Amino acid sequence: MSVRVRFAPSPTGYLHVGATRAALFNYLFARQKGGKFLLRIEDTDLARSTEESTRSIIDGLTWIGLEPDEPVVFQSANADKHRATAVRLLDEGKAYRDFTPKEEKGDGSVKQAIVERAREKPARSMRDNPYRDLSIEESDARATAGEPFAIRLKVPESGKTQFEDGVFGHQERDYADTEDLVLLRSDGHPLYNLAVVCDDIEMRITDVIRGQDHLTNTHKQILIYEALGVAPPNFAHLPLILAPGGKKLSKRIHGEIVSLTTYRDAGFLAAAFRNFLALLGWSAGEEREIYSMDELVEKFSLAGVHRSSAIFNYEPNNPKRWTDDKAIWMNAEYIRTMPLSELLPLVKTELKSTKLWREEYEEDLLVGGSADAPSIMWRQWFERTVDLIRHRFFTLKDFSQQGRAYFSEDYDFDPPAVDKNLKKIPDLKQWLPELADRFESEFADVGSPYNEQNIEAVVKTFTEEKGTKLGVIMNGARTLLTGVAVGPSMLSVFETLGKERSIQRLKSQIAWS
RNA sequence: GACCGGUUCGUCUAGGGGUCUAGGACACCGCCCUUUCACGGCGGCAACACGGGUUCAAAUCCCGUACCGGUUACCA
Repeated sequence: MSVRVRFAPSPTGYLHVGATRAALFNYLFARQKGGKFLLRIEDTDLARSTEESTRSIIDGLTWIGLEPDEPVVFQSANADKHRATAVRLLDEGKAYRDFTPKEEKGDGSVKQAIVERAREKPARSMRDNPYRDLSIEESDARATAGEPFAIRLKVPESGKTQFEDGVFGHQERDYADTEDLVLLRSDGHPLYNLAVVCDDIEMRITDVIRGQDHLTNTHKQILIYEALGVAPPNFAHLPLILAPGGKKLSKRIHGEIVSLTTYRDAGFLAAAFRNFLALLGWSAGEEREIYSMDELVEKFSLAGVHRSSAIFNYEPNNPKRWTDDKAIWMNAEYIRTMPLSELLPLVKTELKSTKLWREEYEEDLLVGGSADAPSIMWRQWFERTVDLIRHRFFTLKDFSQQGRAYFSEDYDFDPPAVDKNLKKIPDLKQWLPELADRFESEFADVGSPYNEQNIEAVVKTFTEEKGTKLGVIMNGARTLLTGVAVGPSMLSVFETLGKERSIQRLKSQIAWS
């Protein structure tokens, strides 16, 4: 039987990074086994499900490269089948009608009420429901009379559910620890565990890989499989991802740091974030960090998945560490080492979205046009510039922020950089425009091309004349020309910016104002 | 409370009885390179939760304790 797995999120918010990792592991498992990866939207809780969430989930999966192999299944579309299944179990005596009136609770107190009930002493038996053994005649009569009821699974008195978990190993749970779970609400609405089992059967799912928070649900679902007389699929549970405090990383408490779209919007590369996520709670057992999607598919195994939860480390109020250090490093590593040809389109998208993109960057048009300009095509210039500046960047956003001065005349100056490299040395206010004049005279004819070697000679001479250090001039120039204190070799910057732009910016007094 | 699970450097992790004076990565610190730098190179700091066993030998196996997490809904 060929492998079929599914990712089954509920559309009650954006795509969670933990859920994304579960989707990734399902995908890797399926690909490795030559199986299918499916997506099912669990929208049975109509009140909380939104179309916007569904779209956001699908967008997120698409971005990170986990597209399903078959059309998306919406659980709500199968509600009639779920109901029919519940009724069938009722008819077969494997479920019963519970006429206990539904308790109405405010949303906030639900969790608390559960805990309070659970603490009752002595503990209530899971089988003490008075309707569990109601005669069929009376049950039918009350139902016919219009009395509302929920349908509960009639969990056997003694025995235990057990299964071999792909990650956690052998698992068992005594029936006594599992309540007669509700299959169908009194309003006729099918509940999660029933819906999941029905759909997994219908979709012919062979392996269920999901979060550890479903471990107890698995025992309940096995009970449903048994009642239905269907062999359950294989199960594997993934450890949860925790926040720095040690609590489950949740949308409600931790905010947008858990949303996949946050990373896309912050300039993360899908490949890098995927790589990072794969290594959170899984290891191939080798000393290596960088894996392409193909390599992940090849190396993945459930045996390599941890049994302990990993902490997703970040500092909410520290801009430098707004998300996990390793994720940021991974992204930077991809940016500076990936093939330039793969990076260029991503930079193009970033520049387009910030109105910095120029069509010339893809054209074989001469830069400049005057005789003294270096003969270089725009396309070449763009590629070289990206290649030059990528090495100190962390995200794609840096191309439009730190690197803005390379693509626009309208860029900001980093105040600390201005203070340190310009204002601290007042002479620079005269020196830099003088250097511009020097550039104009030294590079006036074709005999002395404006290139790194010649620029270095001119700047050195100039520095000696002024009796200052090379670093003073270079750092000042860098701040004035790029707005920031860090970047590639200043000689490269001069050359990349070109003679005209360099001169113009050296003369500018704007940074001092 | 009950049931289930977990516990190796700050974080992600390697490790299935001897090759562990515990390896790698991120972060941090230092040095080098350099005109600067968040690139690069070299180096450093830093961990087997605790207590009992078993064994010639335990981070690795067993038991207990502590701590942490998950679940315990007519939510998913």
